[in-house]
Amino acid sequence: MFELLFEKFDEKINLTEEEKQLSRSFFIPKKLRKKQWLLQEGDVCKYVAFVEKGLLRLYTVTDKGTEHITQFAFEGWWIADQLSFLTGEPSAYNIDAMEDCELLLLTKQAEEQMLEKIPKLERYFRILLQNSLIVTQKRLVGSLSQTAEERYNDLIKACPATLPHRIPQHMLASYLGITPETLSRIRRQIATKEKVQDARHKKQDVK
Amino acid sequence: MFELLFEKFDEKINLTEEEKQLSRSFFIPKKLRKKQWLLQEGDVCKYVAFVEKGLLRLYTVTDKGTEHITQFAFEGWWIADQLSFLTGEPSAYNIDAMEDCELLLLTKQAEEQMLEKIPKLERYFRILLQNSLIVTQKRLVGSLSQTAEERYNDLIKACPATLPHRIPQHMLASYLGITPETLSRIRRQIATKEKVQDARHKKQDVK
DNA sequence: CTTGCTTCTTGATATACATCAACCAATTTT
DNA sequence: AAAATTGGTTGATGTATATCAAGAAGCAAG
Repeated sequence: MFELLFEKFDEKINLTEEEKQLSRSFFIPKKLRKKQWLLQEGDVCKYVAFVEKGLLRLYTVTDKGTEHITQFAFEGWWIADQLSFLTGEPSAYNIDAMEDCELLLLTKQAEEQMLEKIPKLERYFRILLQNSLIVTQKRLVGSLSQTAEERYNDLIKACPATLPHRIPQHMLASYLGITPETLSRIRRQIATKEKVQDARHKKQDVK
Repeated sequence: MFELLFEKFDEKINLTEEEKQLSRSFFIPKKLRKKQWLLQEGDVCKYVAFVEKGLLRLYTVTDKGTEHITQFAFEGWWIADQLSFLTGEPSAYNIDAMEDCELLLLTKQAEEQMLEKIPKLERYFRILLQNSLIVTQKRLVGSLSQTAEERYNDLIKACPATLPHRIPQHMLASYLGITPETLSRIRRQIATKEKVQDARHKKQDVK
């Protein structure tokens, strides 16, 4: 159950075998079925979750009922509403499972105790947050300066294999900040462009 | 010169007087005149900067020449292109001074040495990144789900006093991801709305 | 088999915002 | 004092994307 977690630790920091074993005790293993919630809007975010298996999403729902996905979390990623987790205030976000999941949960208290016992982990979490910030800033700039088509292209370029199979298009649209209809039209446009290019290739082959 | 920095440290962690004095040695004091660059696109981001005095902006420039401001940094804030600083790759961002500034710079090496000597600072930087992430995520959700007017209102609500005086409108527009023209129109709309409300109040007063 | 979901597509229309162009007022530069 | 620069406003028009509405294809369930 902890293989992936320790693998991820090893990528960033050097823990002794004892420290790894010690860290186990702070986590709560939890299975989540598809569509079940880890966090619902209005509740306090009690856990940060490490994803051993499965896929989750972090999202808000506007007054009009449209969903906006802030983050996906695949195997090896962490997910939480940092603000609510940090402050103890009710969350404005929801987290639910897009597939059956196996998670390792950490309460605020457990996190603090763990960081006290294993200070090296401060570094691990700092690096993690640094990476999240970099990615989020990039997305922010993208959403302010790029067209929907550019953002879509960047996204599928970044995650070539995983995305299409595991994430339905309307959720991709929600992540990109566009409607499913717009995404559909973008895909059609791209497809027809490619057809034109294919046609050109064939012509050249004939020559 | 280090008063504000130590004040900020004290808000998050408990350093001894010796640790504080030790930390001084890792920083490079630097003054920057208005419009001077701390980082230019294409260069590697060699420093994270703590702002003792003044105001800076982190921004990108698109192919067409339009600027997109990712972050402002007032007194007491930190600023850097995290990605370039972390990886050593050339940066896609620019940082320049909007006012005359007094900064405390930290190179990658100095940062690492400082964190090694004063591990408590890992915690400080972790908390800092956590807060940055929270803010950036909120802005991302906003840019995906809110209208320009809503975002503008939220912004001036959040920073009532400081913003209007120190940040010219076209830079606010750039931060909000809209053109100066659009921001101008939004402001006019809000102003006329308020006039209507004032008129109502007067009517009621008369009654 | 039928009924009902879910996912995706397509068309017609509406709207928020960008773009282009002109202009003004206040500062700064020369 | 004139000229240039900076910051902001306004109008006409264009465009990316949303919204509303309808329907098709695949899959699950009674």
